[in-house]
Amino acid sequence: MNKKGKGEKSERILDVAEELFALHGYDGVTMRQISTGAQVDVALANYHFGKKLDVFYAVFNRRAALLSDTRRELLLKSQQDATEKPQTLEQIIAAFLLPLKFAQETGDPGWKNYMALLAYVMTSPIWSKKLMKDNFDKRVVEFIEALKLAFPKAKEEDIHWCYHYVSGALALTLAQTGRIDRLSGGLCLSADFDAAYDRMIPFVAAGFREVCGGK
Amino acid sequence: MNKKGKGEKSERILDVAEELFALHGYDGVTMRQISTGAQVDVALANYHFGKKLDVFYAVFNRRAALLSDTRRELLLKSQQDATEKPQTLEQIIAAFLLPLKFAQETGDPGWKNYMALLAYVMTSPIWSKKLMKDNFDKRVVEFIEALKLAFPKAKEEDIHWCYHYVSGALALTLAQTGRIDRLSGGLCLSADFDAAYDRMIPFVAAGFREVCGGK
DNA sequence: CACTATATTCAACAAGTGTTGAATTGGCAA
DNA sequence: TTGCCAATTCAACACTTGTTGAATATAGTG
Repeated sequence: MNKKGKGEKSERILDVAEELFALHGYDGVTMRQISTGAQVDVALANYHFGKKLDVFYAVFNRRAALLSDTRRELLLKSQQDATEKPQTLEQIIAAFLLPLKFAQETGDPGWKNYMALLAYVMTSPIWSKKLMKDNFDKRVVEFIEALKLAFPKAKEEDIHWCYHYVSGALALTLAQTGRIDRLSGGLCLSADFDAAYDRMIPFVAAGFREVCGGK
Repeated sequence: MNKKGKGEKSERILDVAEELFALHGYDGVTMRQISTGAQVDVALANYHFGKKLDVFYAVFNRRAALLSDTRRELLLKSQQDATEKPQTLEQIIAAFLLPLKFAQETGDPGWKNYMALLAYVMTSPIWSKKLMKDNFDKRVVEFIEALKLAFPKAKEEDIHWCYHYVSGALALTLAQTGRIDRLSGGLCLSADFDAAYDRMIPFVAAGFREVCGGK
């Protein structure tokens, strides 16, 4: 038996819920769709997690800490390895973005769904307020502090807005809407996270330097 | 009587639906919430627009063309006014972003809701496919063509990815999640579109030049 | 074996869902 | 007035929703 007393059906429920919530949003998914997809009775999700809202929270929380912690590790590591006094801007941005790329490379298809779910939460006025604060904000302020050190002369508002643009570019990438596939005629693929992140880092780094001060 | 045979109650339905859909998404809104908000019988929305899905489409289409057309106007105007052969990168980006700023400045509170709805559609894998193609894609390819002229040596994929980042930064701004308000401690405001666009243009312009080739 | 706790299913409820056909209103033309 | 058509409401339908208490299965322990 599992250590936490929850079997494999319990995780199948979360996996299916993750996929469905990412695709249709919270209200677009029914408990019966989840239980059918997990080949499980409709009452089982309630037994394990509580109400529908708790299922949603369980799905979101399952991978949130892992993602946020990896960000912290990379940020601290780059601070230690840095030869220069403050770490470079590219290092900060990479520490922020690469954990998502790494998660994708694990091969676990659940991460792909979770990223779309994360984009859904990030761009929703309601869920953003409820979920981002507890799971991500504490680590995000560490990044903003690092950015302040990298741009000591910059106005604080400029740094916040620039971070906001990075967050937006990231969110749309995570959403995997397939729009870039259509607009580019198949030249670019939403699923190609390597291509997305490799260009995103120099793109936003240049934007930061332009807005937040020279050098 | 109205020219199209639809009275003011008809528009009140669209206004309320616009606000609710922007906040809760398609499945998070019921016909009764809409009709109650519009102080109208629940059957009236069906009479005017058809099914619930048609109400959603009516809301989205109402302002889509106006927005897309203004983009085209600004782009053509900047092409004519340009002294240099190809217009500057900043002019292209401004033509893409400013129509949203202008719409905001009309004072019509409906635009604020519509922008959040637009962000919801842009970041949704499902709605993006169904709605963006018919309403925006034709004009977007014109912008990408203009960008190709501005960066004749750039690889086509780079241009598409950079446009993708702009689109993401814009989407998160339109969403008005209030997250930047919280992270900045009230220093930046989601509702302050002036602040958002004034910095977004130099930010993404610098990113384009970095990724898509010098100069 | 029996006992127990957990995991899972069964069956059903009350409330809410989108949708529709019939009935009612209101204004305008003949 | 009468007739007519669009706008609006009324009332109800069949169906789906989340949730729950009881019943059953399962597995580990003594």
